[in-house]
Amino acid sequence: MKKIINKLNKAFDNKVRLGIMSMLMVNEWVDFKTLKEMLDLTDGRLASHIKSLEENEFIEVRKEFVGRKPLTSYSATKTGRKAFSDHLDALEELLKNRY
Amino acid sequence: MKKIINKLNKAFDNKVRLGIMSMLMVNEWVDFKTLKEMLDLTDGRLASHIKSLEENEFIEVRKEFVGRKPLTSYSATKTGRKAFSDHLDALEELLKNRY
DNA sequence: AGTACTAACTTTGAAATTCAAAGTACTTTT
DNA sequence: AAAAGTACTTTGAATTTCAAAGTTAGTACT
Repeated sequence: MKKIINKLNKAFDNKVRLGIMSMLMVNEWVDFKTLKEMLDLTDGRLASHIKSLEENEFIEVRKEFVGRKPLTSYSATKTGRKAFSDHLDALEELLKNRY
Repeated sequence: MKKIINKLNKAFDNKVRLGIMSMLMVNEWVDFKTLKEMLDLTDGRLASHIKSLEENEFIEVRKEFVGRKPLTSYSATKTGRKAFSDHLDALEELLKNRY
């Protein structure tokens, strides 16, 4: 138990970041607006959590134009996938006695 | 997705509280010292998180003497079990696309 | 040309959370 | 009498989180 709880990653305790990572585990690239709508967030709040995940190098950014509008998309890096996966392993282990 | 993330309970985002609740889902009563050792916490830190769970009425306290020493134990209330279970449901749903 | 709009932020400042460290009260052991 | 155990409470500082407002840069309408 002592070990399990310490394996939980502080980067993922916030539910916004948990939501972002979940989206990015399932979808290779997700754009800003979609994330914002799916997670029901303001621009600022989403941007700040994205920034912290970027600083940890858990996600990467791609900027392009679609038609004439800018489109910013995000993807989980290999590091990010590993870290998130480890976090989920720890969660699972912590809770495996559920039933 | 929008709904799922909002179902996550703020009371359980902290890993200490997650650990406490996990212990109390599996064991009917767990004493202070055991919790402290299992979760590798200082007295103060454990006490403060216990207090917040108590204030939410998610756990209840029992004080007794065993031999001549005081023993304080904790148990998840029905409300607490329900809330935690709902939180886990939300987590599970959020992550079910994992594989 | 001017106004409004969209996308994606950044900044600001305040509130809430978290934590370590120290202090407390009472009891037991040595 | 001194040290240690049990279970806290208090304090204060650091960190985190958030909403709200402001910014930048290009697009579209009028």
